[in-house]
Amino acid sequence: MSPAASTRWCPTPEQIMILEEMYRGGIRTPNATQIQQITAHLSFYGKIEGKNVFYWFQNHKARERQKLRRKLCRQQQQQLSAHHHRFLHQIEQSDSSALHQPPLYNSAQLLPQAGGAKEASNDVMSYSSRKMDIPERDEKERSKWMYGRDWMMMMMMDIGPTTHCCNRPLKTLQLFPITTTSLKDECTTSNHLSCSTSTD
Amino acid sequence: MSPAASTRWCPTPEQIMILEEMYRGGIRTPNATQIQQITAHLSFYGKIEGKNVFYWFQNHKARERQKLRRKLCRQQQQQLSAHHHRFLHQIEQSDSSALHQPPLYNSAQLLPQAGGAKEASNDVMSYSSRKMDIPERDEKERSKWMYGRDWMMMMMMDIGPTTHCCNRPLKTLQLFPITTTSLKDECTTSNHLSCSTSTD
DNA sequence: GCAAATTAATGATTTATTCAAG
DNA sequence: CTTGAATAAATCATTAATTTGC
Repeated sequence: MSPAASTRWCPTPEQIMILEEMYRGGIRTPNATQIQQITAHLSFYGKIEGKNVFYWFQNHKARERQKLRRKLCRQQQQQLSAHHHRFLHQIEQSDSSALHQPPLYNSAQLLPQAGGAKEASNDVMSYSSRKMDIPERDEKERSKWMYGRDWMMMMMMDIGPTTHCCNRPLKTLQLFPITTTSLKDECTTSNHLSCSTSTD
Repeated sequence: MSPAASTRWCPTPEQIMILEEMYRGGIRTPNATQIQQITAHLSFYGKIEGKNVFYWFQNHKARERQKLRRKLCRQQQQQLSAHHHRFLHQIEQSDSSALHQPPLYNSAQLLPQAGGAKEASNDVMSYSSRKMDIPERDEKERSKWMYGRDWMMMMMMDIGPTTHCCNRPLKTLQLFPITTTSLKDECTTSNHLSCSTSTD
């Protein structure tokens, strides 16, 4: 390896902030003169060379573009199945008080029935043997979990791991190719998807 | 025995999209009823349990907040020294042609073949721990670099690695604590900044 | 191209904080 | 002042992406 001499530029926070500000200001590919000036200016905050500035803009531009692409892609995919859209209205009406929390939390109205149910019925234990929810680590672990979140437990017990709509298909539906590749390359949006791996 | 059974929920793309849509729709901490419904709905797209939904909203909320805080913090810190602000006008006048590129890039004026800067990782902010890989690797690499960018090299020679304004402080200014922890607690906004080394 | 090694993202847990009731 | 409910913050742990050497 190389000696202790710094192998590469290590930008200071100030330098990064300034570069970003310029980027937002519209600078994308500064020319030689500009790079000179920027370098001189940034040298006030730490060691830097012109090529660092040059590369920074190259990289930043590329990554911003990438981010944008990803975001647009996600928005595109947001047009989902009718099944989903029908649901959206249902859920947003189910409890309006929880939806429009104006301050950080009102907290009083949350599950008033949970406490009542707990006190009323001791037979909670009866189905605890089915251990539907919790990961099966140990008894120790599970009881610790239940202790803190029994209200959630109760709730979950009622519905169990999925039963409502349609007969659920054992594991994961095969409607879509779920196998990991789908999110891989941003979206596979439409055409190009250039996989130019720098032919050397 | 279920050795291969994954220990944790692995959300499908559709589930994630739906959850995000609900989040944007205003749902933050769904109550028991809502979690039930959401779980039932999402089970259409793959295996899921109520606690997954619960945790997802917890995590997503927290991480969005974190992101926001970080961003605000950055903006705050953008009020930098006068030294910097004076510079801003200077640089923006030096060459207007490069500044006001209306489309994504005109690119004609800057080395169209630039293959040097490859995309490393996706977050420019994290200066402390990530890679912004810049050439410098070997002689071979560097000479390739020079070949394409001799104009820049020339320019660089003139200015060298930092010499211009004021006596620069050897490495990085100690205005901020830069040592890897800097991103830990988001920003260390303005006041405390506990680096008081001298208590004699 | 592939597989080990490294790094980033994020699901799951734990700990600390906040507020209200007693 | 203490306690309990609810949750935000911090942390742990595992999965996925990326890089790297062959």
